Amino acid sequence: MKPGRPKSDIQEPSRSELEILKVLWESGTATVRFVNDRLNEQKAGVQYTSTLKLMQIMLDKGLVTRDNSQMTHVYRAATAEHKTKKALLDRFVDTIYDGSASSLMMHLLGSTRPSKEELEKFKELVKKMES
Amino acid sequence: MKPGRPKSDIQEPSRSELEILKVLWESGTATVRFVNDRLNEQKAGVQYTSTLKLMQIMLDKGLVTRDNSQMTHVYRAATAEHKTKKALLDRFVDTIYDGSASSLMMHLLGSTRPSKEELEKFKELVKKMES
DNA sequence: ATTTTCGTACGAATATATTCATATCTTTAC
DNA sequence: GTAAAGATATGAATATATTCGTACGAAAAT
Repeated sequence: MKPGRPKSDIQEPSRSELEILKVLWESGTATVRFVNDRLNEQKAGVQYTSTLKLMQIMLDKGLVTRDNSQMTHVYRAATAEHKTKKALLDRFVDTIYDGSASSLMMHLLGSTRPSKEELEKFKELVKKMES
Repeated sequence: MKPGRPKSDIQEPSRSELEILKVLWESGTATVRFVNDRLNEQKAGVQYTSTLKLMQIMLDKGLVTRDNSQMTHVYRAATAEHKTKKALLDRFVDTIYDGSASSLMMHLLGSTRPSKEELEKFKELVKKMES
């Protein structure tokens, strides 16, 4: 009875693109310079023009929007963090766990030995879902 | 106090490679012909030599092993399904949820509205984890 | 024995992702 | 105003993933 897969079908960011999106989600808006600095804080050296190029490509793909009213362009993620991550998660569950969320959770619970706090969170969530 | 990331650091299969691994996990062992037939059952047309090439590459990468004592080679996944999927899951959680399994679960529970059966499974799991 | 079928090996074309050097323009510092 | 600094645009090199055609050997069918 399932309809024809309405799933949030978002343009998938590549790995590097995701790293950039993370910076944008955190900052709301950012220039290429800012993003590049952030990336270089965490990881290995990335050339400024590499980041620039990627962000231009992301603009083409519609992953980001930009304000170019000023010479220094200001970028923003086109899709909310929550929505994008949910789409990635859905895809992951489909691909790896044949769409079974409970399979994934069992895998997670069965081997990661969650902390007491995490367990409490889970219990709360389950309770919430029951109502 | 965490040690230097002991995580199961497995050679990551690409998407197409994962499809092949799925067939191998299900069958235990399989010939290229068998895998290719399976792939063609599900998805679009894949040429035999494409599947062959991929499996040869996977052999190089160590993703599969093969018995070539007979003319028709017999392949087998090099790593157990569980182990590989766990590695992929770990990586996913790291990448998308900054390593927080509970974040992922909340995302899952908070938006997928699990079925009654799934809820029961979760409750059982939580109980198990508490003991 | 000759043809057809089935199998492997392998080079190469194509697509996508990444990275960067170069060119050029604008603003800022001197 | 001229040089230095900072910005964007773009072509191109590199890496990886995917796909397939061609060559060729072995086995089966005729």
